Order: sequence, then structure tokens, then C-alpha cells
Amino acid sequence: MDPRETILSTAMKLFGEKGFEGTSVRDIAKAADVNLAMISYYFGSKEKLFEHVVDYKSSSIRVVFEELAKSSIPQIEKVDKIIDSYVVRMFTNPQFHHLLHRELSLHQRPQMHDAITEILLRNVVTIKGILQSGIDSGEFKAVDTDLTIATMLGTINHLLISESMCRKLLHKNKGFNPFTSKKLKERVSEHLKQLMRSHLLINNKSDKR
Amino acid sequence: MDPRETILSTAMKLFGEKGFEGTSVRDIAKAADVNLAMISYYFGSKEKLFEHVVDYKSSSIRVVFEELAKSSIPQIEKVDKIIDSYVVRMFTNPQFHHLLHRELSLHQRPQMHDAITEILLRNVVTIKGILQSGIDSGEFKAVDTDLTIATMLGTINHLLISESMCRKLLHKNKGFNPFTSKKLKERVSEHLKQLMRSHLLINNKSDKR
DNA sequence: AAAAATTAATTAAACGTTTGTTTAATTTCA
DNA sequence: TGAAATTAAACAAACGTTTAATTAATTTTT
Repeated sequence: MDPRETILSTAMKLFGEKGFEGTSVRDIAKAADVNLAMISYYFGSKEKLFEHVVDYKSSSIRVVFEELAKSSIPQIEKVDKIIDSYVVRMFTNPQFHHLLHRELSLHQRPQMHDAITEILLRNVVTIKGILQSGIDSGEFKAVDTDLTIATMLGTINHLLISESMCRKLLHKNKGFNPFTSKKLKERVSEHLKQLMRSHLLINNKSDKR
Repeated sequence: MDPRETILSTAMKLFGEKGFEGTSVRDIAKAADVNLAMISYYFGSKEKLFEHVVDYKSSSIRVVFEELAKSSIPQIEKVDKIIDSYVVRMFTNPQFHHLLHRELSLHQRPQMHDAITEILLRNVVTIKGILQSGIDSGEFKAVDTDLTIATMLGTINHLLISESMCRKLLHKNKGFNPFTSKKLKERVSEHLKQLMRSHLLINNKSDKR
């Protein structure tokens, strides 16, 4: 195996679980089964390694919504697709999202903070455009678009952040982890889509009960 | 000033900003303008100090919803009050909420993790009861109560966590911090109340546009 | 194709700081 | 005077990083 990739994925896992300051380069070297000095040799420093991890992983989460925005399907279906995309993304790699949001809540490493902000902000701007188009065309109510986005992302994020809380909440069965289950993904998708229909659509006939 | 309280509030501020591992006891001693050894003298250890901080501050955020649950007003108005309560709470002391949620996303200090989970879980159970009552009485649609709660808390939490993102998003004006502004609080309150009405109420006439 | 030379990868050990904590001496105040 | 509060100094351990030596791989030369 390529030691570079081994270090990167191990570092990603440990940074995600224990935070940047909570993870020592010795922890990483041990878990990746490489010599301590290899980390400096390949990445220069712990902080540079961290930047490489963020760079390395954000390419995989960078979904392009620009194309979706241009397509001619109803805006509410675009919202559906965005929800599906975010749910899959965040549940596929929860550790990395913990890492990103933890970094956003810290006042350390300002340049990393800005870099992450820019990554997340690009998609937010596109989504805001889609919501605004829906409002302008009369398909959506004149909702607060910024806060509507906060609701979409915040709902998923909240489930990720409070993973263990959620486990106790959703399933008394202790051996079962809802975060590896497809059921929860679908449940979140379904919930958010219904929620957004109720919130956005003017003539909402979505109550199927 | 009482050095104990000075240390507690300083530690709370620094832990909130830089995380537990990112804050040294020397940082705290310097910022609190007390001698380094005073922290061990008063609190025993850094970890004990952290527990004192969480204990000390969680008493102030521990709002009792049990009484609200028992009162005889419509369930939707109870939801309104819960939203107001959470918005005020989380915007009043955002650093402490950063601290709590960061701790929940980490796999360090399991006992602290459990303690925080229990604090947050108590309110969640009560809120879930209120939603379920609304469903049972026919006032609310048969929504997914767990995820509805995740939406309420997640929306507020998302605005806190991505504070700087939000600042760029909501106001291009860089000198203005939306998190000290009453306007954002009211905006979030308003948004969530409308959202929950659309989501929960069966005959929703809340569209005032 | 074999040998020599050169570069790259890997290692154990050590470097100087910073960490949390403790000690022992001193000051403060009742 | 005596207990509590406060201090500067020192402690060992852990930290990120570097060094210098060794092995492995690659390239060059014969």
C-alpha cells in the first residue's frame, strides 16, 4: 500500500474522531503503521498534513449543483435532489463532516477556517439561487432563503453531531447503530422533503395521511 | 473578584473558542490573571476544571419544559415557546453551545460525552412528548417527531456552528456581527415558527403573503 | 547485463518546547 | 499564631520536528 494514502486516510479518521489537537503525530504513525518521521518526510508538518487531508477529502464531497440549477425541472424537484445529495454525502463520511464543522466552531487556524467556509459557501450560494428562482416564478412562498438552507443542512448536521444522542433516541437497542443503516438515511430524506414541500409550496397537497 | 469564578468563566471562554485540547492551563491562568498553580489548587486538574465548567454553565441553560408540557394551551403554542426558549438560550451563550456540541462530536472523554448527552436528552424527551400529544389529539400531522426535533435544534445549531459562514452569507457588511443582533434572533424565531406551523398543522392558514 | 553511482525511502534516536502537575517557600488575613 | 491563599520554580511526560545513519530502489556507466 502507498504509505502516503495510508497516512492520509488514517489521519482523516483520527482527526475526525479526536480532533486536530487531540491527535498526536505519534498516534497517526502508530495507527498507520509507518515510522514517525515519514509524516514530516511526506507532508512537512502536522498542520500541512491536516491541510492535505481537507484538500484530499473535499474533492470527493464537492458536488456541482450548478448544472442542477440550470436544468428545467420544477424547482421543488431540485430541492429534492439537493436533499438526497447532502444526506448521502454526510452519512457516507460523517467523520469528515465532524472535522469540518468542528473546525468552523474553533478560533484556531483562521486560514483553514476560511478555506472550509469557501468550500461550503459555494454550494449554499447555488442553493439560494434555486430557492429564489422558485420564489420569483411563484412556485414557492416568499420564505427566508438563508434560514431555509440552514434548516436543510442543520437537520442533517444535527443528526451527525449528536450521533450517540440520536442512537439512544431512535433505537433503544444498543447493538444497533442507526448511522450505518440505510433506514435512517431514507427517513431523513423523506422527512426533509416533506418538510420542504410544506414550507415552500403554495398549494401543498402533500399530506398523505 | 473571586478567583474561582474568574477561572471558571475564563476557562469557559477559552474552551469554547479553542477547544479543550487547544487550550492550555497556562493560557487560562494568563487570561484569568491568576497564578498557574491556582487552577490545580482550586479544581485539582484541567479535566476536573472542564467538568466544573460544564456543570457550572449547564445549570444556567437547564430550562424546565416539564411545566410547559402540562399546561393546557394548544400544543402549537408550546412549540412556539420552546423555539423562543432555545433561540434565546443558544444565542445568549454561543461559545458554551459550541463547546457542548464539539464534545459530542469527539471520541475523547466518554463520561463527559454521556453527561452532556443526558443534559440535552432530558429536554428532547419532553419536547417529543408535546409533539406526540399534538399528533394524538389530531392537532398535528403524524410527522416523524425525532426528526422534527432535529430540525428545530439543528437549524439554530447550524447558525451557531457556521457563525462566520453566516456572517458572510447574511450581511456583506463586514463590520456587522449578526450574532449580537436582535434582528437575527427574531428572524430565526419567526422562520422556525412558520416552518413548524406548515409542517405540523393540518389546516395551515399561516401564509400571510 | 553487471557493477557502480545516485537518489529515494525508511529507521531509531535525539532535539528543544510545551504540556499538566507538584513542590516548597512565601504572603495574606483572620 | 495558624490556616488559607498565592507564588516561583521545578518535575516528568508528551509534544512536533530534525538529525544522521541505513536500507531499498533507480539510474548511469562500463
